Amino acid sequence: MIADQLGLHVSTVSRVLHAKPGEGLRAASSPTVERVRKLADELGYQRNPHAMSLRTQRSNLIGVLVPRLSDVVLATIYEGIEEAAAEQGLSTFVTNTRDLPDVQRARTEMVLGRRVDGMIFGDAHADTGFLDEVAARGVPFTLVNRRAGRHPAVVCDDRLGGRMAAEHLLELGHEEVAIVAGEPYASTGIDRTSGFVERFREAGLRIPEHRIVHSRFDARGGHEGAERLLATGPLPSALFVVNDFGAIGTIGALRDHGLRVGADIAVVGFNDTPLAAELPVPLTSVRSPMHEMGRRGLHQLVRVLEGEQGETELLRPELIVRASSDPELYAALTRTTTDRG
Amino acid sequence: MIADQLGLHVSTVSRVLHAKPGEGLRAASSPTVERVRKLADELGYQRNPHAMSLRTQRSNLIGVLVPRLSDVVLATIYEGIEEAAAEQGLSTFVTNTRDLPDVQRARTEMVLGRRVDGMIFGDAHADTGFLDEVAARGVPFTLVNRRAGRHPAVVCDDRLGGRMAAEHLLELGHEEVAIVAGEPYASTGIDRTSGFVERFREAGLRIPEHRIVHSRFDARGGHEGAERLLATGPLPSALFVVNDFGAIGTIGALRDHGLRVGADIAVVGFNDTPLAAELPVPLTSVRSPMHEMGRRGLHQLVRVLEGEQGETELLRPELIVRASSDPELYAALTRTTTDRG
DNA sequence: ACGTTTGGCGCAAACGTTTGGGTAACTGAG
DNA sequence: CTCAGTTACCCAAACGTTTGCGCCAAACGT
Repeated sequence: MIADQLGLHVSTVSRVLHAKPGEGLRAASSPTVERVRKLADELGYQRNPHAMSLRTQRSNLIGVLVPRLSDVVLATIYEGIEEAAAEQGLSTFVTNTRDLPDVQRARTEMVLGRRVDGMIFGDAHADTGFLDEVAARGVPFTLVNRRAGRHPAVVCDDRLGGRMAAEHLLELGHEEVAIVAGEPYASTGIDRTSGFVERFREAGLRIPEHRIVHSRFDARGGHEGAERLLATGPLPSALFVVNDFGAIGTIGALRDHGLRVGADIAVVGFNDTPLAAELPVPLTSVRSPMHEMGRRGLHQLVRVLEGEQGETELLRPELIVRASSDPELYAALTRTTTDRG
Repeated sequence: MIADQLGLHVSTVSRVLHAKPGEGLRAASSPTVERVRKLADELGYQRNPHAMSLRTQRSNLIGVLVPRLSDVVLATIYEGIEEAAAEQGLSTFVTNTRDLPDVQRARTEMVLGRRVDGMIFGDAHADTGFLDEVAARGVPFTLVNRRAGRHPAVVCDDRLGGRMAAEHLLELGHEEVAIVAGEPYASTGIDRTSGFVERFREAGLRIPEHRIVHSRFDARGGHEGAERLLATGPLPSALFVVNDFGAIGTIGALRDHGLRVGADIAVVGFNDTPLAAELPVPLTSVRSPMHEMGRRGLHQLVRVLEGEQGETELLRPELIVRASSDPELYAALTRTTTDRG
């Protein structure tokens, strides 16, 4: 270390530069402290993180696993994680697992091999086997986006969100509804669906099995899900799709079948992605605080790293009503259109 | 290191486990090699990357800067980077800069402080001052998504892409066109715009200044850009929007003005994001190979790290025609709709 | 004047690798 | 039997920190 150009020992310099205010009081005399600080930033000194990690057995690295970053929901959550991590002086490592168990395992090992201090999983599967193993190995982690078992998680109150969607459609008088429920292993889809179904049941309406289809979370998946729904039985009057991208695909499928969203059939999505508002027929959606979820996830992990017991947090969703489900808004929309055309 | 349970010296073990086939031939006798290998994976031994980085001055880490990961274009490019990096045994660090110069600087320092071996910038600004500085400091890097100055980059042939869009609209007989050109500092927007303008000029048609507006790259930005366009002068018959998200926002604005995309006005986007095909009126878009761009960007960086001279690569775009610009496809679309309604 | 505290710093070990330079033991040729 | 050449290892330094311990001198108390 070049900072013993000052004729000081490296240990002294180390103490001056990095001792926490609480402990390192007897580090050096204030003139020395000044000299060290001065030279340090003249030289643009930055401590070598590898040496530090090696010595302290702490890397200040967090590993993050997500199904895919090209899903704007996960990307936004990750942005929150990264932002909060940077504030704490932590760096994050993120990788895609495409929701494939083998990849999840392999990437987890890889990330652990990098000696991260802790992990955040955004791709938890309802079958908790893998996470249980990881926990058993003593790896500190939290979940975001999806919950699983009793592992600490920060998620949207998806069940409530599902209920909100249901409530909304019930108020509008819909009775024949269907659900594009996402992947069967994701708590998001599961909880949103069950909240929705529950609320309908409370209203005395059963949603039959064949009206609930599973699908991938991307646009293509939503499209295919809707196709399957449209292939069987009479048309529902409303569709609840558990994520916005899926909803967009669904809308594509409806369009292919000559159905006008908002007029012939109501659609409600989930997440309130920025696109929802911009669609030709704006999409009603249950907003989930994605960015905030990421931030809180990171904070929760930090607490776990400090030895506290992680506690699952449920974030409040909010229903944003737009023309895809609301007849009045839809009317307003077509009014301007026909004004002109 | 526990692998001297075998009574071997750590250096021997190190050679056995990590010597490249070329050099480490005289590492150990084959029985010893066996014993070491066996114990290593019984113990699940993983070499400590910090110790290794410290010793070798190489971290096998790559820093990646992007404007924002919640832009699906950048997220997809990053997926390519990450995939290729993993194949090479490299890990990547990604962070958002929101295209703010201050943040770019700060994050670059932070990433460099982590002692990455090289960097990939996905957020280059046309003003190359900052990148020139970084290059002058001897930091190995490449650009993806946007090019800048003479720095090695892997980008879509954006100018060609712009020309393709123009060609398409010219064939359809459009003469009054406008452009939502994205941020003025991004080569993507600049090149796509100039290719488009150039092709029109070749056809003897000038696109006036006020028909070219800049905007943010998100949906909201496209919306605002279109608003400004619609506020001034007579309506163009076609709109070229330099990115799909912007195009979606644009479509939202057109909708607000009572214009039917595909009928009253043609819209062409860029990137062919998965959503383009699923929109109620499917969006004509110039496809850019985003995933591949990420992969090649990483490979290019690897070559630079090996001491080669980086060479800019232009990837070929492809025009995907859909109903938002093609009258026949649009007619087909409404035909199914009216069949039913 | 003489022990005792304490402020200010140096010492050295340790973290887990890599790597250039040994050095014993064995092999085979002369 | 000697000697060069291998083979199969070991040694130790170095990478840049952190941290418990120890030492010296000055300040302090009596």
